[in-house]
Amino acid sequence: MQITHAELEIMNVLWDQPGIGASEIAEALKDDKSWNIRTIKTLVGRLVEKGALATEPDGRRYLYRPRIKRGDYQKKAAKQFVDRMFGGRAAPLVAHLADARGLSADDIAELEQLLGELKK
Amino acid sequence: MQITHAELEIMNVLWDQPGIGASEIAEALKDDKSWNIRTIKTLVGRLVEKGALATEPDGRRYLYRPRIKRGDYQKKAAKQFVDRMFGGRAAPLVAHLADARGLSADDIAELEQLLGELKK
DNA sequence: TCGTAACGACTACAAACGTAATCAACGGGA
DNA sequence: TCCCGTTGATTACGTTTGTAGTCGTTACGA
Repeated sequence: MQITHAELEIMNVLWDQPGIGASEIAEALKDDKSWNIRTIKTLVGRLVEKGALATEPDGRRYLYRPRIKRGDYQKKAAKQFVDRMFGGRAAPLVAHLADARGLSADDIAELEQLLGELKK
Repeated sequence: MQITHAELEIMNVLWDQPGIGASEIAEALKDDKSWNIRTIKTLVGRLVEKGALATEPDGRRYLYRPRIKRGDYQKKAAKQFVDRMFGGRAAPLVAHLADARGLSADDIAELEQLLGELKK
C-alpha cells in the first residue's frame, strides 16, 4: 500500500488528530497547503480505498482515523528509502543529514544516547 | 529536477560507471531488473532531457555520464525525506532504522565515530 | 552486396497523481 | 417553507511514470 506525497499530508494531520472529518482536515492544512476542500476529499477517499484510513459515520458525514500506526509507516518508509538511496547503509545517510545542517547539537546528543542504548 | 525511482536505477549505474552507453547500462542491470533495452533508453532519454545526464558522441551512439554528483543528490534527497517524513528531525529516523535491523554493529560503530567528529 | 542487428528519435499507452468540478441529497437558518 | 451551504459519490482532466513499440538509418558480418 503506497501513500503518495499529497496523501501523506493528510495522514500526518490524522495521526496528530485521529477521528476528525474532512472539513477539520482542511482547517488543519489551510496554512500550509492551499488546497481546495474537494482536493482533500479526493485524497481522503483514495486513502480509504487503499485501506489506510478507517471511517466512522458521524451523522451525515464521516470521521477518519489511520489504520496504520505512524511509527510503523515511518519505519517501513525509512527502510525503503535507505535501500533505494544508500544501498541499505544508514551511516552515509546520517553523514549527509549532518552535512546538510539537518542535525543540531541537540540532535547529536540525542543520537549519542540512542547509540548508547543500541550497543547494549 | 526530480529523479524517479526507475530513473534512479539508471543513475546508480552511471554513478558507478560513468561514460558508458545504453547497452552497457542494460548489461549492468540485467540481473536486478528485467527491463527491455527500450525501457532503459526511454529512461536515459528522460534523464538527458532533465539535465541529469550529459551525452558524449561515440561513433553512432552516445555515452552518458551524470551531471550531478551522487553525494549532492543523496544529500538533497535525504533532507527532503526527513522533512516530509519526520518533520526535519533526524534522530527518529535513525531510531527507526535501528529498530528495523537496518543498523549492524559496524554501522553503530561508524555512526559513533561520525558523531564524534560532528561534536568538534 | 545484402540482410540483420543496433542506434537514436519519436510515438504509445495504461495507471497513478495532483488538483479539482459536478451531482444529488440533506439539514439548518431566514 | 425555501434556499444555501455542506457532505459523500462520481467524474474530469492534464501530467508524470513505468514500460515498451515503431521507424528510419547505419555499420558490420556472411
